[in-house]
Amino acid sequence: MTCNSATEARSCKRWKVTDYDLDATLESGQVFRWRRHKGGWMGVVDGRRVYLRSSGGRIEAEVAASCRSWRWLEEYLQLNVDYARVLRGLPSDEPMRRAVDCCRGLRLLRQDPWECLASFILSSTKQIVQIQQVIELLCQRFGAPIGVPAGWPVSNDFPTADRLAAVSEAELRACKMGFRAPYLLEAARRVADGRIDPGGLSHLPMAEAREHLMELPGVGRKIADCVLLFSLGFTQAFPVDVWIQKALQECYFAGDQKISLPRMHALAETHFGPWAGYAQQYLFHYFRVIQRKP
DNA sequence: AACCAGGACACAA
DNA sequence: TTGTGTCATGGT
Repeated sequence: MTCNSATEARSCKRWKVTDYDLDATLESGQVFRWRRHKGGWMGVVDGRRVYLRSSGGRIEAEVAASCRSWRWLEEYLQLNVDYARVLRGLPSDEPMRRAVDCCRGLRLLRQDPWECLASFILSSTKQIVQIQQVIELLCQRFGAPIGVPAGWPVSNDFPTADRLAAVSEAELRACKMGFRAPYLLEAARRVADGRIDPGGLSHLPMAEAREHLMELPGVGRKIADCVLLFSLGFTQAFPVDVWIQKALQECYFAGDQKISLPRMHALAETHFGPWAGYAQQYLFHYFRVIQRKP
């Protein structure tokens, strides 16, 4: 009975890359929908099913669609960034050196603003695995099905704001998101009726874009900074979560009394500079992989 | 079995 | 300005 939208169209593309650690990038807690699949990764980008594999200085993509331009994926993967320049722009203190040394090739993606905003609204005081589960449920129940070739794992697109705006809070809570449900619902409604346009914030000054994001209930400084960094292109945004608090306290204020959030944000500006967001991601991933069981 | 997780918010002192 | 309780859920 299903008139499934399976397609036989496929396209492949290959890029040469240097210092691009796809595993670290997709596992570093900036995105939540990629799954390991046959030696690579399966995900959804711009409404298309995408398979990625990386080895020996190459990234290969296979897409369940026919496409002549690959700009959308190059943009998502940020293949055009001058990575050497990013590394040169980071401070060369000892903790930073260790973090970069540990996670060389870790990159920042450029995600869809609405998906990013919604995802991080759901992220508060949840472990990354739980965030993945909630988002998976959300996509299964409210996302549009995506056409895939036979044999590919099926999936749904991330739900649009319009779709979620028409859903009840109870239905959202059924996706295990708890007290975050009214936050997501209100964000969806405001995006749906145009009171806020997440993507449009990218051409504002960062502080101004942040203020608009923080007008949303459930969006504070940390979540706003995640959206700025992961989807709007503000590389100087510096999300401070519990891990980063520990990292900064240990590495830059060792032995000192508990440092306040404003002081940490001040450090981000004065010490980490225009690529602070990369520094943040390195510290975050470094501390997380270090603290994992031996 | 407690403890805590990529927080935000209202309210206290 | 900084400190506490609350919100929901379940992984480790």
